[in-house]
Amino acid sequence: MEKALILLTKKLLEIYNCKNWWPMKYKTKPKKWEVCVGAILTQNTNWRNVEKALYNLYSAKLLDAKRLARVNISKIRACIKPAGFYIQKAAYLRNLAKLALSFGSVKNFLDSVNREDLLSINGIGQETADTILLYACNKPYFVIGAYTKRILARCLMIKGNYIELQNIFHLSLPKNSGLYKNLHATFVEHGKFVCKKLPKCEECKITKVCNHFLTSNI
DNA sequence: CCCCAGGCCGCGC
DNA sequence: GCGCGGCATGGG
Repeated sequence: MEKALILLTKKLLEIYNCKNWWPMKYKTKPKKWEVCVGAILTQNTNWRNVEKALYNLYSAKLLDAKRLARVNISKIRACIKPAGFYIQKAAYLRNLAKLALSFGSVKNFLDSVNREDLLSINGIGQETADTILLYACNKPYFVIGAYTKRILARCLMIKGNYIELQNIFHLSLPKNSGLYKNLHATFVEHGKFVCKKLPKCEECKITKVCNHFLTSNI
């Protein structure tokens, strides 16, 4: 089972070029705070809509933990409206900002926050927590998303809960955050453009390692 | 008109 | 522990 995963991994990394995949336009200080905010805004939401919300936050000088923690919540809501679910996400951003400041500074937060801390606040589940740990804190937590689940189920016939799927990656691959970022991004790209809900197998370049293709094409 | 998007929470079972 | 409905905007 791990061998099949490694083959799939190699294929994806060979086909997609996903270095520096997480977009960071505004480069707030400290760096990577923008990633934490984006990780919440993108929950079940198209990245295009997230970009609009990030731009609005930046323009309002709200891409900043202290201000997010103290400004009237209606201002946050107005900025992030394009990203959808804006009432609950505004509260989530507030919770994130307060958590970050509880470390004394955002820099300390990025350096020493752990998974449990992140999961303890309302608005951060396992995927968002791992996204922050991986892309903002640079720690080797592999992110499992809807695309990852779908591709694993189709190609490798593997199903499981979040931790089970994550463990497969953690046990099969070297614990390297660079590799995890790159690989997670390839799953997103492949799931978004090729292995969609209705898969485009005729455009797929990894059919050789895909159980779905090999068994449906008899 | 429909469906979907880089999930999470709160609830019932 | 798992499944479900609600949350909301913008693009195809």
